[in-house]
Amino acid sequence: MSKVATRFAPSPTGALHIGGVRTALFNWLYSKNQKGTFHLRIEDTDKERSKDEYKLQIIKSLKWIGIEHDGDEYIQSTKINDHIKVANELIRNGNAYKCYCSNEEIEEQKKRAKQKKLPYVYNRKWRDLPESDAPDNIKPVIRFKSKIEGSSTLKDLVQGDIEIENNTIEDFIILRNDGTPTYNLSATVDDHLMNMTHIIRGDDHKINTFKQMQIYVAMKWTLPSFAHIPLIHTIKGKKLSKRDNASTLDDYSKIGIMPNALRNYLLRLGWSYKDKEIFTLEESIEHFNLEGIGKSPSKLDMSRILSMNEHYIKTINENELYIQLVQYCELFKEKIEADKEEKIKHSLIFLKNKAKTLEDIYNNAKYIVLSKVDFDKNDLNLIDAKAKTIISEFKNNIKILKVLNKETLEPIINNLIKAHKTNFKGIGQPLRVALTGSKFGPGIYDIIISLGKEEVEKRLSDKVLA
RNA sequence: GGUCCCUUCGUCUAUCGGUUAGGACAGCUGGUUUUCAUCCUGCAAAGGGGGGUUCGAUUCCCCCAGGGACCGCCA
Repeated sequence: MSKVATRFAPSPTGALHIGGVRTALFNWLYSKNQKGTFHLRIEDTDKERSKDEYKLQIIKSLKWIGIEHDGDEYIQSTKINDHIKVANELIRNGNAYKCYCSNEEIEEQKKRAKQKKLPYVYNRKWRDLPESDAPDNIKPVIRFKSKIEGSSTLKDLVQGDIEIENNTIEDFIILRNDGTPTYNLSATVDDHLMNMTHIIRGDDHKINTFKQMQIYVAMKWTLPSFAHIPLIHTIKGKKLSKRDNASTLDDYSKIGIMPNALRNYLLRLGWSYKDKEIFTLEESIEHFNLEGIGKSPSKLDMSRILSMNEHYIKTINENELYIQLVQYCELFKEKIEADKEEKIKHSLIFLKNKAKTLEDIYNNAKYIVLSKVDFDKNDLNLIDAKAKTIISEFKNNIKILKVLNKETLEPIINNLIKAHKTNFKGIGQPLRVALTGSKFGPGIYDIIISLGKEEVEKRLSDKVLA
């Protein structure tokens, strides 16, 4: 048996969709599991909507999540002549024909079908009409001569055998009247030219597969294996579309979801391996198989994505996490200056305990990242006269400390609690606000220690004087 | 409407005829705790309905219901 080759074939007409990412992931994992190759084909034949920037963005997104294709990307538009050749060959061998129906004629048929509440199927008018009957004012389209009798079976690797009556497949157009090929022709010819052994794609392509299988047969090409994976649905149970929010990769990366977490989530969405939930990239390659793909569509669940991300935040090492944070902040927040690296890296150990996303980490680390703290007016009001006294006393008390750590700070705080007949909150809250500008955030000891003595004194002075 | 697909806790899923139907996320308890969290206990939560086959069905078959996809000279 030949080496497994799979492909992902997006059209560059928009940002990469999370459903597409999962399809790409499954294709990639399957090929890697089988020690085969994975290819990227850009289906850019829709000239109106295809954009180069989208192509670049697709490649970048795939790379972001850990998928890299083998070889160069295959650009469909450069192969149009091959597609046309096949169309002509199909006419020659009697498997396709020119259809001279006018637009009006087709529209009329569609309208009539609609009125009778019947499905529209092209009436195969020109299937057997001689070329001599052709009107000279109409440019023909080329239609594939679909089988009318009997039925066809698709041996789907995920869904099992699917049988369909041949007469439900119409004589679909393979060449438009401007001479350009349509999707079903192009995709089939390309898959053949690229020597694809496994076509793994969304459920929504099932009907196309029946059309494409007929082209393979008509051209006497070897049929690849097909696997149709269930679609991802929105929480409302509908097919996910680009119009839904939180549907593109960017939607996730911008809120600080890490690639590995999303990859892991997507892997487990519609696929399972026993009770295992967490898969490193290597493990996912090792265990991935087509048998583990479920048959029913699955709903996107944000809370799971978040908790997966949280898991990765908590378990990857601080250096790795810091790298991710820096990249994230540079892209979506403030750039982290190099001189902040030490402070932030050391703080990660407590920052990550309260974060589900990189954005959470950023928010909780803002007091370190930004040199100047923004104060909310309501929070500022918390620093009243009494608070100022406390802050000022605290500041005086730490002056004599050589090192700031929990052991040295705790007695000071405890004394203040006693002196002011208050509780920990009574001391901690004003200090927290003065130091970070927020009522919420890391533990007060963590804040003080991470900021360092000099910075603490500076920030406290500002508040007392204010 | 036609064709095809799907159906286990709210969600993702395990089970490949015999289980107290398991896990994870979310939810809710209780505990630890300096805010918010984290962490640790525990609880609750599922086989759409009806027929078969079988000693025994979530598991196999059929019917129904519900949901979904497709039905472009888009890909």
